[in-house]
Amino acid sequence: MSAPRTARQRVRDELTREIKDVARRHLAEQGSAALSLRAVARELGMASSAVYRYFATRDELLTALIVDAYDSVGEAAEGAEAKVDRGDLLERWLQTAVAVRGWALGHRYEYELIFGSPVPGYAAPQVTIDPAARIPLLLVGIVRDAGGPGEIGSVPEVPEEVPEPVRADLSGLAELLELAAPPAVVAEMLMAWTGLIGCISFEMFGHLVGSVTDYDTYFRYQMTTTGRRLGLDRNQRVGTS
Amino acid sequence: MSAPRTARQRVRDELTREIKDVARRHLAEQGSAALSLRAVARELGMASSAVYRYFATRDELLTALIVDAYDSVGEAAEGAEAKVDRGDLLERWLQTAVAVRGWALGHRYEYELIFGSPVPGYAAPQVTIDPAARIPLLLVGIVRDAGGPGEIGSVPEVPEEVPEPVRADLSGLAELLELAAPPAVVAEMLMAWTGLIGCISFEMFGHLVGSVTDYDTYFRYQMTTTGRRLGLDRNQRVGTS
DNA sequence: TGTACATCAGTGAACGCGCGTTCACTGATGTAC
DNA sequence: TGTACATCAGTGAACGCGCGTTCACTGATGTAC
Repeated sequence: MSAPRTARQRVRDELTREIKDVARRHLAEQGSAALSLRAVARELGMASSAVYRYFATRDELLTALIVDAYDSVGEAAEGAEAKVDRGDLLERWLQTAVAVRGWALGHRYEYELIFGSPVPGYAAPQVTIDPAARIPLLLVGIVRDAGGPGEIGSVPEVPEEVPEPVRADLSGLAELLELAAPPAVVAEMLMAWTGLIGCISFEMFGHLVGSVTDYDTYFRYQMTTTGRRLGLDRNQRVGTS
Repeated sequence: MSAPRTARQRVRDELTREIKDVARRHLAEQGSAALSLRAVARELGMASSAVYRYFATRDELLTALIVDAYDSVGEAAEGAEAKVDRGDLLERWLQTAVAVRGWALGHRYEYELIFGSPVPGYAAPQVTIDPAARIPLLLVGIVRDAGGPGEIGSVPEVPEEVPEPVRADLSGLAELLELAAPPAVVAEMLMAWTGLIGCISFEMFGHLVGSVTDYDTYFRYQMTTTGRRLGLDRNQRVGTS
């Protein structure tokens, strides 16, 4: 039950990884629709039926790739965010965003796999939930560091009440995340996360063609504005609560 | 060259429409990947080769559906926006947003077709550009009505300079749209448009599962906040510039 | 109004392709005594 | 250390499927005189 026991097991793990690697490359070249078990098997020089010893079905292989993609982008973002001075909240957010975009540009079809339209006939299973949360959790961490309980309460421009059902959702979410932030701030956080992916998708899917030419600068500008809106430029962490 | 001349031509137009209708239904049921010329022909009781008299290729049929989808959502949004009192800018924006979301929920795969990941191996041709602009242009119109030249210049919270290359892009865009708004406002507009689609996509693609339960109220709240940010609650149109 | 020819819609068979998945099998690796 | 049996990886053929696109053709609709 501990580390790779038998030699057989080690070979198995390795081949599993090799299959995923080849599949990922095929995905990267032609998109998820074109991903075929047979093609992967062919490239590995094995019978197509042999792949079934490793993945019971095409969907299972897809799921593995999805999980890996989430982990891959999560790791990239975490790595970039960790390099920034803890006290510089705005920069932590900005570097997170930039890392996600960089990853997306370099992994077009993997990005589509997780943030594009869902693969038809495919239902994302439970296993994908945790890895999918890594980036949002990064943002949560930054907002959490923005202040002890109450401190961030004086949020910028939220001129109106949050309507009741949403208030409930967002308070629940804050509680779950152990975040001492009022609903309006949680809403801003969700919108920041939405805007981050929205910006990247708009760029990658061609919805900004004709409007923007310097995507790099444009993205940084929008994300900086977004971070400011969350109050990340004003609040520095001040000791322990 | 004027209206449907010969009887033959009229029949042709009708069948073209029928093919698109059936194709759209297939699309609506199973997504674009599953859309097949043969299946469409089968349902219409004609030989699969006959469809080629109407669309030279599968991609051409897809393009027609994309154009129709853009027009469909554009029309829905324009209709909703037009019903609102011209002076109530925030409500005009909100109703636009709500209409787009309503359309998306009712036309899942058509929405994916235009705002999800691009169909692999398919390059959107020129014809799709104009219909794609209808909704953004609606937003432009609202912002334009927000004030004469300079009036909207005192934009809310934009604490920093817009960096140069982006400034150029956005000024150019403003000029093109005959919009007397500073770059920062144009940027906010783009972000509002991005956030609108981002919100809807997040909901439809399942990225908010576990965080939000009352999507309807959540969406209205976020879009209201977005509209406020653009200053749509403060500025009412005041006569002619 | 009537005939001769051109245009076009629709047919049906065929080409060539690749896919996911199953199944009975061989042969190698691991395990228990 | 050596043998007997169980487990598992991988094979190759097959099932059954549907797809986009082409091509030579028939027959109906339109046009020009």
